[in-house]
Amino acid sequence: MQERHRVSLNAVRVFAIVARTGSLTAAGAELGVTSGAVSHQLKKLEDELGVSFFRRGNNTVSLTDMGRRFYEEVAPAIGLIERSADALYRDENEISVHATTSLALRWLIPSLDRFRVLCPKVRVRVETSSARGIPAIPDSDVGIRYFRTGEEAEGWELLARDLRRPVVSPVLLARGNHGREIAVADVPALQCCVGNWDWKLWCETFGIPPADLSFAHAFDTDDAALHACVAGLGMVLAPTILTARETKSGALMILPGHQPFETGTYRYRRCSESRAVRQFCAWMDTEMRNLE
Amino acid sequence: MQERHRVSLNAVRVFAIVARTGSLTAAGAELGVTSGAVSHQLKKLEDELGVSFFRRGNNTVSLTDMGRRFYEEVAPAIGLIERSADALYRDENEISVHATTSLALRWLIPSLDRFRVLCPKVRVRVETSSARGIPAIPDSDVGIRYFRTGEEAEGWELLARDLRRPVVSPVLLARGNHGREIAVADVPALQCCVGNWDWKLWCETFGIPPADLSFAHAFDTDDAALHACVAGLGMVLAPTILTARETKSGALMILPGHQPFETGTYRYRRCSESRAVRQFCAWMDTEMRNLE
DNA sequence: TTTCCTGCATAAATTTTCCTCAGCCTCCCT
DNA sequence: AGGGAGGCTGAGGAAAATTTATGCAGGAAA
Repeated sequence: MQERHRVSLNAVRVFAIVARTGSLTAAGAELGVTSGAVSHQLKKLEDELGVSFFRRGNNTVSLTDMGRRFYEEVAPAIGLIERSADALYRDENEISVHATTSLALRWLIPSLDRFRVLCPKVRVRVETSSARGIPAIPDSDVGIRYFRTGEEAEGWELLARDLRRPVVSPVLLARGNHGREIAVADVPALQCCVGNWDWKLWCETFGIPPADLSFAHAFDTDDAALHACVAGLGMVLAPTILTARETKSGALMILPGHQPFETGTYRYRRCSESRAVRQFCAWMDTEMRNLE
Repeated sequence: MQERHRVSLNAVRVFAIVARTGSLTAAGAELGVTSGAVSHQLKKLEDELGVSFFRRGNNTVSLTDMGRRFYEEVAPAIGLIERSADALYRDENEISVHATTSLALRWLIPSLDRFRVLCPKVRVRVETSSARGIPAIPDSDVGIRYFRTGEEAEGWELLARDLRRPVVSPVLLARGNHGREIAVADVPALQCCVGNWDWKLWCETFGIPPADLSFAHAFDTDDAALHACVAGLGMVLAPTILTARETKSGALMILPGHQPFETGTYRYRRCSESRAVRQFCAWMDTEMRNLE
């Protein structure tokens, strides 16, 4: 192979943009550099090749025949490479995460900014679905869902244990509390899952007669129930992980004298093995470790 | 158009070469840089894109699936751009010059190194033909030929006037000179063109009877005739421009008492308007000016 | 096994390249 | 005529590429 003259492909790209836009200034804007930089790049390319791609009017440039020919030859190639690299980048740095609505709204989304700081390149698309137990998560790179205690969780990594305790609005707590320990019977219980499964398990665990509970409204997501709870409609058996903000700010109080108990786990599954997915899962793990 | 991540196309080229050769060292050699430079470029590209193109063994690299895919996508595009630029460069910086054998051998080729110094990028291909009066010079960027005085020279630029005078080997000059002025009749005349046109014109111009001349051998080019002349076979009516070296070194002497006279002109014609051609013609002009 | 050699990765230093800035010019449009 | 827009250019500083030096691991040779 002969000694060949290797032009700067970056300069060729600059040329292509100038050729397309017909202006150094516009090309500079597109590239995020000044027109002077473009002028220099172009001049260097022309000098190296020993050709003139542009006819220089005094404050305008226009393609010469040679320039047009070269542009028509190289522009598709440049475009192909850029699209190719771009697709690669997106595939690798854009992940979709599927999570239940409540977890997404109350934990994932509020935490996501810390992930962005950690991995600024990775863009996360959050997909929510309110249905708890969707077995197959379609075309998501990461799925997060809730598992009741004892439920089969083959292939799912532990994200966090779900510890629940009754929470209630401070207003309601103050109203019901007349110098004595408040009783669960004094506060309407809000349902947030089908069949009232969580309250039943709670009664069972702590030996409380289910009849003591007075059920008020029902909601299809924890998030909705918690909104109702904040509004003073009653108490919710709330996962600690979903109420960090409210208990911290005092918008919700833990019903005194009640220990958290484990009703299940949040678990995630990788459906792809890209680096971004690994980073995201690792980040979730550290987030959870920091919560403990 | 969205904010897009512009990878360095030069880095992509480096990647492509590494992918093709399968070795950083080999790629470095091909690019004329060290393997360290290649390693850096590659790493930067992978980091920017957030992907791994190569599996790193400890002293070996091999393409990952993603790397192979990317290579197959971009390699043709890279190749296209390089070939395109290369062709452009050659078209623009490689010129072919057609000249008669004698002028090429005795003036153009000896002078060409000065042109190389002036325009190192331009490569000149010299094409010679012994036939004097070829009307059309096929696919040459510059044609140079001789025009007899009075010959139609439309479209041909003047390169140099052709001044001729009889020259002879000093050996022959010394042999014939016995204390008196040497006469043209004493030296055999060598013919170097069809019909002995030059000697006839010379006789006519200076009023010398053609019968005084004793013709010896004949040659089809000035160059051959001059070789014979140097060898002492006789005198040649030689263009000054073709005998600079010999008269300077003393290998040939001008026959005493004879003035140069103009028999025609050397002229050139541009058959293409590339920059290299302009540079070459300008250089020829200055060369000729310097000779005067 | 031990030793050497080759190939790659990495950090620091250096060279090269690139970009910006400021000044200047010309055209074009009020 | 004046001012804005667009482009050119040179200087100087910022950023990127390259080299150099070193380390490390695998394979070949002793």
